[in-house]
This record gives sequence, C-alpha cells and structure tokens, in this order.
Amino acid sequence: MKQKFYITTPIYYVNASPHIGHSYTTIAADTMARFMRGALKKENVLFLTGTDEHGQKIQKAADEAGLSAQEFVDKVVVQFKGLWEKLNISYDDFIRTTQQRHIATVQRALQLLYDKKEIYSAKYEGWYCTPCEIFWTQTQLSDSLCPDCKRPLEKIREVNYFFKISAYQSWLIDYIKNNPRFIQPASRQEEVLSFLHINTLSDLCISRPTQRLSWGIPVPFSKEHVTYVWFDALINYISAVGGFDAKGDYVSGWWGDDTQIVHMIGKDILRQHAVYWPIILKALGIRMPDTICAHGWWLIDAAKMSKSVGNVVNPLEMVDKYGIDVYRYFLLKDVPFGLDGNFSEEAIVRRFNSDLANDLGNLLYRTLTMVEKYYQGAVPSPRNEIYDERITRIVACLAGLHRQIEDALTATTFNFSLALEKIWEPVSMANKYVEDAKPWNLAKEGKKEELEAFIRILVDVIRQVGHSLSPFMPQTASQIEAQIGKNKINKGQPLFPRIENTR
RNA sequence: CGCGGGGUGGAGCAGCCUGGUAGCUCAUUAGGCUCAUAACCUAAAGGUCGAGAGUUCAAAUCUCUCCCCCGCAACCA
Repeated sequence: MKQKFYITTPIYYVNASPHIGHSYTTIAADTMARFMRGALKKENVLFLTGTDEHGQKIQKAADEAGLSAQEFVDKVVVQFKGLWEKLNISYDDFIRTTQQRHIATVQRALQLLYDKKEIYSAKYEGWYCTPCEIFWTQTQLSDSLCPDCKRPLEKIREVNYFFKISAYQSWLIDYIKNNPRFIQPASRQEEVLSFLHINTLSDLCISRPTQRLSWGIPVPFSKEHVTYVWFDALINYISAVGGFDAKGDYVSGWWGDDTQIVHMIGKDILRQHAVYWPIILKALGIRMPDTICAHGWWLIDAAKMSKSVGNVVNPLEMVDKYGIDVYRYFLLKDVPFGLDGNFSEEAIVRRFNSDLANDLGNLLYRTLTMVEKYYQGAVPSPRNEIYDERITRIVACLAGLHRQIEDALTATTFNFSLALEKIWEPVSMANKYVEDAKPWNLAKEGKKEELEAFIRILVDVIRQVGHSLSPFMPQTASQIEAQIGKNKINKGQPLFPRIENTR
C-alpha cells in the first residue's frame, strides 16, 4: 500500500439537479476515502469532488432559467454541496471549473501542448442544427434532418483545434495491457481494449468557436476559441492538487509515486477517462493515475433512468424517508460493484428489514437489554479465562475482519458489497451464539462467569462491527458506540425499527 | 452475419477463466427458543444451470449452431 491516497469523483455537470447516480459515485468514493483515512494517516488522504460548469448545455440551461451562466452555475453548485452535506460526504476539496486555479492550469496545459506541436488547427466540417445548437457528423445522420428535432440542418465549415491523440493509440493499448489494475473492473478493461482494437482514434477536437459558444475557458493561442468541455473537465484532477512550474513540469504533492491515485467514475464516461485522459497526461509528461474504477448504473424498476421518462430518483427524498445510512448501505450492498443495479423502494425496505433491523439492529438491542437486565447497565469487564470453542471462533473472526475488509476494498475491485458481507459474518455468528449459550439459563442457574464471558463477547462484536462500519455508515457507527457506551450502556431505542408492510 | 452484456430453484445473484457431488441472500413451510424489533436459531421443500449438437471417463463450466432479453440517440453516475 502506498503512503498517500488521492481519490476523485467526476466533476458533475451542473446543467441539472443531482440524482441517484451522482450520489452513488460520491458515496462509493467517500467510503473509500474514509476507509483509507483509517488505514493511513488522515492527512495522507485527499478526497476531491467538484463541478463541471462550462459548455453549451449549461449556457442553454442558464438562458432558459433567465440567468447569466455564472449566476446559474452558482445556484446549482449549492444544490450539489447541500446534497453532499446531507449524505455525509467527507470531501477534502471541491473544485469548480470556473475557479481561477483551474482555468490557469487548463490554459497552461493547452499552451504546453500547443508548443509541443501536439495541437494543430484544421478545418472542420459538419452539420449544425441552429435551434438545438448541436453538431452532427455525417455518420450520425440518416437524412439531412436533425436527429433530435427533425429540422433541417445547416452545413458548417469552421476552423478548430485538434489534439493528436491518434499518435498515442498503440502506446495506450500497450499501457493498458501492461497495467491490469489501470481499468477496473476487468470487464471494463476488455471493453476499452476491444474498442481500441476495432477503432482507429481520430484526433480530438478540443475547441469551440467563441461566436457559437462563449461560456468556456479561452484558448490561450486563439481569441476566437474556447476550450471543449471534456478537455477542460479532465484537467480538474490535476488542477486541484498542483500546477505547472516555469519549465512546464507538473508539480504536486498528490501526484507523486508515493500516492495511489484513483478516479471513481460511472461506466458512461469510461471512454473519456480510459482513452482521452491517459493520452492527455502522457502528452504532458505526467504519470498515469493508478486506477480508473468504473461502476455500473442504477436502473429504476428495471428501466433506464431518464429525465424524459420522469423516473429520476431524487436522493434527498430517499434520505428523508429512510435515513442517510440506510441509503448508503443499500447502494453499497445491494449490487456487486461494477454491475448495473436495480433501484426500488421495495428493495430498500427488504434490505433494511433483513440486514439492518433483523440482523444488526436486533443483535444490538437484545444485547443492550441483557446488559441492562443482568448487569443493571454496567458493561462487564473483559474476562479471558472462560473461552469455549465458539467464543474462540468469534474472536478469530473479529481479529481477521479488518484484513478482510481491506482485501475486499483494495486488493480487487472496490468490492463494497463483499466488505459488508464480511462485516455481517460476526453479527450472524453472535446471533447464533445467543441460541447456543442460552443466557437465560445461565442466569437462572447462577453461572456467573459463563454469563459474563458471553455478554462480553457480544459487546466486543458490536464494538468491532460498529468500528468496521464507520466508513460505510458513519452515523450508525457513532450511534452504536453511543448506545453500547464505554462502561455503562445507554440503551435508547432500537437502531433500525422494522418497517412493516403498510401499503 | 454490427458491437457488448445477460439467460442458474418463486425473486435477486455467485460458480464458468483453471471441467469432477449445483451454492448464497431474500421469500415459503415446519419445528425450537424467549434476551430481542412477529425478531433470533434449526431443518425442509424447491433447479433437465435458455435449446440442440460436439469434445471428454466426466460439462452450468470448453467448442459450434440456434432462440430470447437488455444496452449501444439524448439528458447522464
């Protein structure tokens, strides 16, 4: 494990409000960041999120809202930050592409690439739909009408700047093959490789004429152009944590060889991150990130989430209804990371009742009751002399738990659901052990020492589980800690009261 | 002949790379127990692993053919 850990979410495009997908990526990154803060020192972890604020669609959304672009993005950013606060997202830095630190780095990067002759200007030809403000290439068209609005298109010819990514295709293929951890999960790596084998990369158009779009970062070597949003956006990962020195070398405390760099993304933007981004870095002479981790999508009642269908899930509503940690738990547990998941409230309730109420919540509450009943609320002190075989097994399970979680999260593919399964193992063992130990008999028969050892191991399980849970469910972890107390319990109410079928 | 993902007990999935008694969670049923949130524990029922052919002593797993479902336009994690 490297000394430092730098994890990012994508910077979210602020032309609309955040939805379940944004919250999923961010919760996953937050959980990793929290876990790594425990594994490394807190100050050796940096968790970055932010917003992508330039481009045509934002300008259009701003126009529709009757605001200037800047006013519009300022407004939406507040929504995102509000959601992250509500979801308990522990980001260390929040970058906006309209910030000066970002603009300066993007412009410097462009100039460096231009000086290295990695960028050239060329005439660009395409079909333009003026009402939609969208460009279409010949191959996207079946007739001469706009695929979106079915209105006639206009043939436009203009000068734009292109980045020579085609020159890097074979380098990229080799790099991906030689670094199997670069794109995760492995199935995504195959996807990218097969894409690169089948297609020949064409140079990336990285500018837009100012006459058509003014809401962007000005290209330093042309007054008539602003930067294309994707080039602008990807640079955020380096502009947030460093900059170019006078010689044009990138300098950063978070991009050295001692840092593990992870970009958490959704599968829809894999192409940009696995193809464009490495090439940009390579051309600038900057090291590659360690891992690009692309997760799947959430389907809503088995259908693709879509603004036009109107089935977009608002995370705030779910959080208000079920609670932050229940929402976090559901997203991280219900689907193996990487695959598409199916979101429904029935599924949340099912998960809630079986895992949180029946298994974990019930274990905590029955234990609290026993401590209260048999020991008047005082937590028995550790007793090592009585160990039956089952206690030994539970102790071994607890001892190995941290390692198991670490393996699930770091050794393979950010397997959150597996990590949570591991945390539930001691919970289940403890619930079984209650049946075996029959504490009510121990109490009746006056077997004081056995009873104490028994209660003590339950308390140990709960403490350890609570601690292990803290990256995933931070609030729950502290609630458990508060209820089980140090020397004296604070019984309170059941942590996750079962949701009965009320429909 | 476009590309990719998938089809495993009622539901959701693992297993397939590296063939060898088909496994997990939930739901169902029966029993046990009472510390506990009708919770917990134990047990049972339930599958010709999409169809067919081939390789093999042996195929969910390898090969071939076919059938069906979902993405591959936009918003967008």
